[in-house]
Amino acid sequence: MKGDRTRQTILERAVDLASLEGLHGLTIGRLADDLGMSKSGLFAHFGSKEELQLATIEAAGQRFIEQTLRPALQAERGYPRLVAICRAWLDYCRRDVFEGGCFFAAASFEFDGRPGPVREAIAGHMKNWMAAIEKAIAMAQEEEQLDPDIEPKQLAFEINSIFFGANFSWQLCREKDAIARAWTAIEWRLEALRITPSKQRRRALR
Amino acid sequence: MKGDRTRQTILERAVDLASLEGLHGLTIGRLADDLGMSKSGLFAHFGSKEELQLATIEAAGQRFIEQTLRPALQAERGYPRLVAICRAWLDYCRRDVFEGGCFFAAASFEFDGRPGPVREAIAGHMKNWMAAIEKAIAMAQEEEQLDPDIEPKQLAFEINSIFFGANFSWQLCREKDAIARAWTAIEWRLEALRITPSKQRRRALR
DNA sequence: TGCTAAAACGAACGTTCGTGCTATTCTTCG
DNA sequence: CGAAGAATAGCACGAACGTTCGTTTTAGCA
Repeated sequence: MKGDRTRQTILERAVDLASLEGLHGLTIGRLADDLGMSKSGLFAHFGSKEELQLATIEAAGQRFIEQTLRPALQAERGYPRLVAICRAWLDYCRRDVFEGGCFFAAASFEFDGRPGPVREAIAGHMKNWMAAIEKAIAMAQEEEQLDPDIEPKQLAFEINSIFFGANFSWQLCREKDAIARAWTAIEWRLEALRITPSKQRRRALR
Repeated sequence: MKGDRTRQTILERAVDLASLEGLHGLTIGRLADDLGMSKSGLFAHFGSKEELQLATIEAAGQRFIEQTLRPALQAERGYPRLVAICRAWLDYCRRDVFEGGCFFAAASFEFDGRPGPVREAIAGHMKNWMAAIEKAIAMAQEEEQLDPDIEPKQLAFEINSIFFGANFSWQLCREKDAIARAWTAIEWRLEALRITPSKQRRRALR
């Protein structure tokens, strides 16, 4: 009972700390100090550093889904939902949902060269995220609101790339217009692929 | 004399190790073992870990410029050079010039949340790199080979984003077609902005 | 209220970290 | 060839790392 609450508190802090210092830079002693508890007491909740890392990744995934993906999925399916996902991500970036910038962007680039379960966990979350974007794209195509010739995987790749670029520009370069630039890029791309009712009529007339 | 050679040898290995384990994960003991020399002997070349990190960043910058930027700058100024830079970067990614993927992408995401000279050094290199792309874009506009309405900073942001996306897809997801996807994205974008001789004629006639 | 199990603690383990010293081995050049 | 100086090794340090252990505190229920 009590343990679960503590565990959650630990992970909430762990997620932010890891977004700042990296999952490898995340240290049990530092984390315990931060929370005003003993190293051993904290450690007992996880049993190993790797377990702590994996649990931290899960917690980060939950926060991301709750604060970004789930709200965006409320939008009407098709083009609006695709746009909502993009807007939601950029807003998630701007709001600094994780203290040190996007947790998964940082983790992806940190662990892309280290084999093991941690790497696989991160890759799994990113795969799910990319799949969510692809699905939104495919739905927009089904609804005939988006050019059917564009491969969902290709467009998802491009959108996700812009997200990385935005995080970079925002976090490292501290550029005030990072999010605006990213939105401009995405809007141009999506608008060019969009099938508006008038275009649809024109298509039908051919 | 001898020291300089040794120092160079150390840094060559340090750069690859850091691209795998991160600049923080790069450890003096591990690096010394890898090179078959003593910790203290290696340490004497730098005086502190931070100096080692800064020197490693410089060495990485040199390798990147020599193997990627400089060859691309041989291309004819204007649109061809811009394309050459993009192709060169994607090839640099594919060839795994750094053992663990793009050193600067990894370093950017690792240090975007940690203040200090290391962070500033990385940011400086990235700033130069972005400036190089922007300059190539501006030149292509001067030569009237690229839409003058696009802001160089905006297009450079988009291109650089695709680079991050390519590195992610290549290194973490191990997708065989990562580079092809990135090239597709860049080519579409650039071709759409390109001013071909026939378009130029049409423009002149207006 | 008193008992029991869960939770947290404090101290210590062995290891590795970065960083100093001092000695020894190599380079280099007169 | 031999001396001066640079380069490297050896050893030790304090701190921090992840981890283990036995003890103490706390929470939940009879």
